[in-house]
Amino acid sequence: MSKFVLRLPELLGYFMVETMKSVTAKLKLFGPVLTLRCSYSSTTDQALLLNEFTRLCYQRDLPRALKVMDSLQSHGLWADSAAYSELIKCCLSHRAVYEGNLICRHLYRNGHQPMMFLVNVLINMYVKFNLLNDAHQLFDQMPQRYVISWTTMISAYSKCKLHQKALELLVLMLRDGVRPNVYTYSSVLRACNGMSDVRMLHCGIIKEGLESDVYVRSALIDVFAKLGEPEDALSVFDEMVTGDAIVWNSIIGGFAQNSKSDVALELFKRMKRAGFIAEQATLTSVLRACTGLALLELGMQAHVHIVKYDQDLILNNALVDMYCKCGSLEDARRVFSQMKERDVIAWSTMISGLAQNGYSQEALKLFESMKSSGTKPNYVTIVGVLFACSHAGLLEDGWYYFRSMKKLYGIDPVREHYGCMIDLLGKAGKLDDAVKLLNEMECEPDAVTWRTLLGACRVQGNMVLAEYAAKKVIELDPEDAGTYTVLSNIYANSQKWDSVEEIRTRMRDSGIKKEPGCSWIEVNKKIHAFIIGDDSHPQIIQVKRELNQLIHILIGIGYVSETNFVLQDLEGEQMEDSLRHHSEKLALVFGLMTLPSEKVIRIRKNLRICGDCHVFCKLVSKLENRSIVIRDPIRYHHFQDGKCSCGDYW
DNA sequence: GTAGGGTTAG
Repeated sequence: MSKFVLRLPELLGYFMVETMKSVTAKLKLFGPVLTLRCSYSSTTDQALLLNEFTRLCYQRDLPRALKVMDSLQSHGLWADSAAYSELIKCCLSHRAVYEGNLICRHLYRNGHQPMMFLVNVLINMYVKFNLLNDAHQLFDQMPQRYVISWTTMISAYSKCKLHQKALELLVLMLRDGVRPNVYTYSSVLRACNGMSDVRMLHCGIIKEGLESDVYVRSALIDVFAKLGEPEDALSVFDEMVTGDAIVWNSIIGGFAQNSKSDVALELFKRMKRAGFIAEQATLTSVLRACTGLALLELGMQAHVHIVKYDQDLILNNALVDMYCKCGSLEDARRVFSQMKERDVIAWSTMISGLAQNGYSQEALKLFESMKSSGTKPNYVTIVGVLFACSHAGLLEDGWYYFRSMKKLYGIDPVREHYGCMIDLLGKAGKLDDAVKLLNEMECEPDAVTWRTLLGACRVQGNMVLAEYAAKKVIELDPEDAGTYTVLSNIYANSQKWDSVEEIRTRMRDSGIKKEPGCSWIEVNKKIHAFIIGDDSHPQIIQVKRELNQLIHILIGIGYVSETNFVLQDLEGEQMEDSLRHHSEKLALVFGLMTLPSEKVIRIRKNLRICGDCHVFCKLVSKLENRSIVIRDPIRYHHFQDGKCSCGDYW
């Protein structure tokens, strides 16, 4: 047996040609090793062609390389399936869509059906290129489909959130008599729309004895958490003997997304104690948890660990959001401006963040920069833009963006867009136009839409319309305690005592209790909660004493409790609760008592701030020369020097 | 040999 090695001009690859029975050419192409085989003696022609083929591949000139492959074939040298697979991998790693298509056509030419393994590789390639239609076409053409082909398609649809499609394929797969395996289950679980889907799949998993697979488990944990079943998620998690980092990320992420930020942070501590290092996905969830609880100090602490991933897009987006939601706009702006890459989420986060914090003009300016940068806005971006308009009463701008969104960006208005416009029109005194728009909606208005109109009625003092809107809210969301209170107040104001009694009975009978007002403040990395009617805070007596003294001083400089605005506690704390001890006032006084004087006092609350507390905060900011930020469920109020960033328009 | 789990705006 003689053997010779041809050195390539680039010395990048090598191949050995063994005379006698077989020819093996190993070509080192961008890393992977490519093998071509033939069944009889090599010739000089083959050697030269192989040389040429390597050179072209190295130069990434795949069109010509494929032509050389044809010539090799006519010389009896066939690329095997592994060779094609390697070529496809090269296309994938270089995102070479055009070349990938060429290989596909090369494989299918003359009506030839490539072997199933290769079709699976091709389908996967199209999936990774986000060309799902092409992938599905190849899938449909397959004479037979085994579990990998099905799983590749199901996973593709799951990943791009075409959940219904993924589930439909699973049904077809089962009907075809193909049994799902751990790969199928782990990818289809995230497509579940409700717990009934999950329960069904879970049964299948247990029946097949696949529940110990770590991928299946983390997918289960994730879907349980996302569908609001944290107990189930925890029980699957606790049953695991070996977990790995990803499972921790699943469970922490699950709780962070499920408004259980405190549990998420507890689990994060456990994860660290167990010796796992927090990486991007973990830190992103931790940031989200901090965002949910408005824990600026803790978020800043997380930021220190993030510095090493300083150009991670998702982490930076989460960071911008955290700073915006914690009311620290300077930090948000700084992170945003230092980002080298910004996607639509980055821009939308910053635009909404500015809008929620009362910087509407800056938000609209940023939207212009976004457009110049070439990033295409999506419907979330437009929600942020309209939000900016509605919070600043920018009627003309609002109409312009609302009317042009379809034409300029191809985005159909949905409920959220209509909601912003109804808010904008209503609060600007154009309640008739708001109602007109509500009636023109292409989608059915929901409880949120009607609640928006109700909010506008509060500002305008339109009791008749408020009553109508409140009734609609209760019709659509019978559990909404706040709206019952509003309705009852409306009736009380017009002396309809029978109706007041009726509402109270209805609330009592259906066990609906009003959510008590609660405010949180972070002091020394610890959260302090102040809840109406709950005196469990260890310093509550001292806090109340200080508050009374402060109110006394404020009265001396002209403070009058705003108790006469009948609808003022719309979605806010009840009239019968003492205005004097509203939770944000308690939290504010606690902040004054405990935080150093240069620190901004940041408070998060569960209900909307009432008119009296708003006046109170403005006066305190001037009297004590403090910056105060209050985040309510809808927006933020930055108080400084006796003024609020909302311009008293909220 | 080809397929699978966790992270960001609303």
